[in-house]
Amino acid sequence: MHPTNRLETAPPARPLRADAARNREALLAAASAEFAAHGADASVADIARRAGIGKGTVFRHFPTKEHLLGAIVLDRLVTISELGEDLLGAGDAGRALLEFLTAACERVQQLDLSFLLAASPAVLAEPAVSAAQERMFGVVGALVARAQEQGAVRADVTGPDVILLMCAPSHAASPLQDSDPGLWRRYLGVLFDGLRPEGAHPLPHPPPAAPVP
Amino acid sequence: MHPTNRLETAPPARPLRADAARNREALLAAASAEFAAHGADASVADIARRAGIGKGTVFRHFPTKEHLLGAIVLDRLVTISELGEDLLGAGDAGRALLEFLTAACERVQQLDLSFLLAASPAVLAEPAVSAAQERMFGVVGALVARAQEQGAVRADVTGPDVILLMCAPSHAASPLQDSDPGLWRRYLGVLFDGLRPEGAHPLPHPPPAAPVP
DNA sequence: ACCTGAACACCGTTCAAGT
DNA sequence: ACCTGAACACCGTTCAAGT
Repeated sequence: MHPTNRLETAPPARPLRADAARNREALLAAASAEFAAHGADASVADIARRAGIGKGTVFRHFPTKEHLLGAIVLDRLVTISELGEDLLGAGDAGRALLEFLTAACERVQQLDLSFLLAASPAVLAEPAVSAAQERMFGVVGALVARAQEQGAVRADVTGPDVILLMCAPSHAASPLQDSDPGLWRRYLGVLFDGLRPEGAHPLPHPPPAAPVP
Repeated sequence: MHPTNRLETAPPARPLRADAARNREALLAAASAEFAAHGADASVADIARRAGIGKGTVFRHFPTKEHLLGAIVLDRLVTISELGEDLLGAGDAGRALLEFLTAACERVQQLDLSFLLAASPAVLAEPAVSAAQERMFGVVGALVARAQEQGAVRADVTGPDVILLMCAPSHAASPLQDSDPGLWRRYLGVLFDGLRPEGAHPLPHPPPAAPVP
């Protein structure tokens, strides 16, 4: 194993050498573009070529291709968490939750965020990833609780429920993503109606304790 | 290209030689077991070994690993369609649709059926696959229409909507599939409440013309 | 007609050799 | 310290050689 492998968001023990810092930046930019273009199975060789570095250098910065993808998804997690924290101050908590879920689905369209929930334990164990994860879980839990206090969301769903359901609209619409890029909005509408208190029927199974095992 | 490649459900132009028929049966059984155990990325080598045949023989029966997976998912499609057709005679059409979606999610748990909606055009173009697909689309459309006539489902959703949303509960629950195998039932409950007419809000986007491009 | 396994092109990952 | 590209183990797929 390489001694200097660590995730890009972990605070560097000692600053990187100039060329290494430059390479990492180029690597992240190239990976973001390649993943956006070809999905999660963009090849490491293509990413390295686009970044203008050797394949070996990729694995010096990230232990695994999956970790590299994780580092990029992490960015979106932080962005969404920040938005959610802003929305915690909104007057209409139901509207705030819907706005938050809309923003989250927009990010998912760009780069599948849902993989994080199903990601390998190794990636989830990364301190930076699990910190960003917990931050987001906290935000969602608070948004849901406020919406419930105002009677905008049914009382029998939990924060973990909403986290697991968050990506469902994008996933349902994904087969038609190219021909109808806004379809997920329709299914977010259906989901949100299912989260409302009006017409809610008792759910046949208890909620999970946490959204990740 | 091989001259004799065709999907297992297509009626054979002339009957297979005895050893070929035996091999195909062993291949399908082995593939079903390996896919169930290791998911869609079970290796062709492992499947061939389990079936007791050479790797080359796999590609004599199916042009692609994806087509092999397609042949197995096709089985479940047919099973579900048959169940749906039985349920068309039920008195309570809303209950019938819920029962159908429940059965479909149970099958998805066993082997991801949703991949079919996102499958490669080559697999979808297979006559046997597209026939099974259209059969199922017809069944779902009829179940939805009957439920709407009885006022059990909101009027502004369509058959294609329900087809796209069908796998959402299983997908949402998949990160916890091992620790909480029945969780999808909870999210099917949320989804179905979203499909009900009570408390339905107007949807922000028009429905798709067809569930596959 | 059908089966087989060596061979091919590709993949993520490793590591000895360089600066 | 860091970078590099040849090398490795694996993958799906092909095909010449067999029966």
